[in-house]
Amino acid sequence: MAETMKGLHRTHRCAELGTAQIGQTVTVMGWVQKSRNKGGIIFVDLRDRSGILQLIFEEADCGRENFAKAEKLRSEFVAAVVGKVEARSGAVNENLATGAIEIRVSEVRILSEAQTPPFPIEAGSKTKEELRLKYRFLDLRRPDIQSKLMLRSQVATKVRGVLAEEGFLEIETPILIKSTPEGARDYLVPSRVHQGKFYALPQSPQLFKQLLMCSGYDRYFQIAKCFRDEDLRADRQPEFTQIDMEMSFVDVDDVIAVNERLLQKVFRDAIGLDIELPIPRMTWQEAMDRYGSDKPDTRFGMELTDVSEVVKDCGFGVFTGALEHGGSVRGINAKGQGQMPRKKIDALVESARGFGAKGLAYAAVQPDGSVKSSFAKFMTEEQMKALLKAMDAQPGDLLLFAADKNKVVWDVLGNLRLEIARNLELFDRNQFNFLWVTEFPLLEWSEEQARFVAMHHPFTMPMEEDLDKLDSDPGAVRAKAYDIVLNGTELGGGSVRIFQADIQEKMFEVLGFTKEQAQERFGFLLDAFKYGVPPHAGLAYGFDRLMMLMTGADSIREVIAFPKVKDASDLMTNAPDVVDQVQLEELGIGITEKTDAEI
RNA sequence: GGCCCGGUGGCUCAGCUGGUUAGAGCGCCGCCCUGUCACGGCGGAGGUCGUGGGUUCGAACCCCAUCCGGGUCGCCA
Repeated sequence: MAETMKGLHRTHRCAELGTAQIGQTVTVMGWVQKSRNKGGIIFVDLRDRSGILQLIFEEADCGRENFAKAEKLRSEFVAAVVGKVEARSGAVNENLATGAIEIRVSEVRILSEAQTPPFPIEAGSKTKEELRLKYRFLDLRRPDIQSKLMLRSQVATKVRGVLAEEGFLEIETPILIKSTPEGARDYLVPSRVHQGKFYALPQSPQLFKQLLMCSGYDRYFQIAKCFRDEDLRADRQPEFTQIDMEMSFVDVDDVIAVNERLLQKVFRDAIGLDIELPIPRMTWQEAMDRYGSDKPDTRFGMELTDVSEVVKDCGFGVFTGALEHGGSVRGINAKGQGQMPRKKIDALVESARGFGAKGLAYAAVQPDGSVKSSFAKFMTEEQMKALLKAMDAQPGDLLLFAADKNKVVWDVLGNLRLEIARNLELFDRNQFNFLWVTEFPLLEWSEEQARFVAMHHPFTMPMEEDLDKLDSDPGAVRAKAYDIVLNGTELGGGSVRIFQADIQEKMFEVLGFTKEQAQERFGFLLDAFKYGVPPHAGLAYGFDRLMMLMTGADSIREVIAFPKVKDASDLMTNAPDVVDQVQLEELGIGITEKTDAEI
């Protein structure tokens, strides 16, 4: 029978007690982690979010009734105890923060009994994620998850503090908004009042924060929920949180400066990491050329080398063919991997195919200097020698080459570089390498849509020196866009926005929008721009990713209290789910059952 | 949507080339134990091997389909 806590007030959390409180009578409440019944003496580990505290029950201290209750305590029972803090007369437990003390209990109340949980409630549990997520309310009791969510709260608080000091205002923007189908798929919400019409959930507060700049709020931030109806990944959830900001009367360097101060203070406060400022910067072009990625992990080398010039006259058709079609030939040097077994090399070739390569050429330099290579027979000895020299190859090295369009070559080698580094553990998990990647291309050609699409979004400002290329060579225009990258993960990104009506019009034109389409979708923003708009720029962080990196988690699900699984459903609540016919009728929505043939 | 990995008592796993009654550790239940803290001792319960079909004298194991979870490519302005 559950008892009440009437008359009791918790005085401390479990792990808030220490030798300083010895002699005090305290009241603690929490969950039973474990009970060790020795017969005439019972030890109980009591747990709350602060940690674990040992309780000691002896009939001489608490009386028969309380002792009988103590015998009944099982894992995850919720109990309240009153007792005196004592130094342990037995051995000190070095593994426990409260290991030097214990509570000699004088009164215990069982506030709630508990079934045996389906998996152990303990740090470092190896339980399958499927089960953990079904019982997420139990999983969230585990100390490792609790410490991550507590750190997350601490970081959010720190961010608010720092940005407030920097003159930012926290302003909320709506969740029910107009759908703007440029970019990711929107989650749609039907309107009851306007049947047949839909709200969208925001993919980001982008347009609203720009409007706030138009309205004079100068510096805005928000810790904002965002929604994207796309497939999930370890670092992607359908709903996620951004630390979103926008500033007026600033350019690239101003945004970067504020954010470097923010990152420095937050990382110092949260995990005691000192970020050396300024954070290094790299242009997008350099990042692609050196790392094959716009979010390079700079904790290790194995950089790409462009060998197009070296192989342009060789007899290997794959290389020369790629060059003839305007592509390039590049390679990476996996130092000391020349003896990699054929099976592993084949696995790399297979990975390369997965990243879009038609194949992968390799050359393994043997310890004696001879070369085992998939393409040696197409080359003269001199050509091979020149290639090895260009790659700075030493005996024992493994060279991997991709030949294709630049985009494919970068993609393949950039990803192989990461794969090899992961396999060989070439980087230190405790190292934090921050990097600004700047001067992104403004536009990207979409084969699918046969038009240019915005790489960032349609409101991104082109670099002034490239403005004249908007007509002549749109693909070569660089943008005032920047990403903050940490250890190969895009932590956040932003841009200087267009604030001139004529450039914005030109941008829509290049993107293939008619005036009418632009007005229909973004009219409210274009209208706002007619009434006095300040130059403005902003940035948004993926808060979940930030916390994933800070806590060393493998997935953002570990830093989100109630995450969704791969198919975007929630194993605990079973959302999404069917709804009553009545609800559908109110919304004017009919569901068409697909026939088997259609599926 | 494609590809890859996984699903065996409550949990984590083992289970060989298809061959008696599917095992282990932890947990759970009962009894004992006054200094335990990975407590200990004795005893016990607990399994449609994800699901359906097939091959076979015989399937946890092989084949087909399917469900669930994870990773990844596509996708993610």
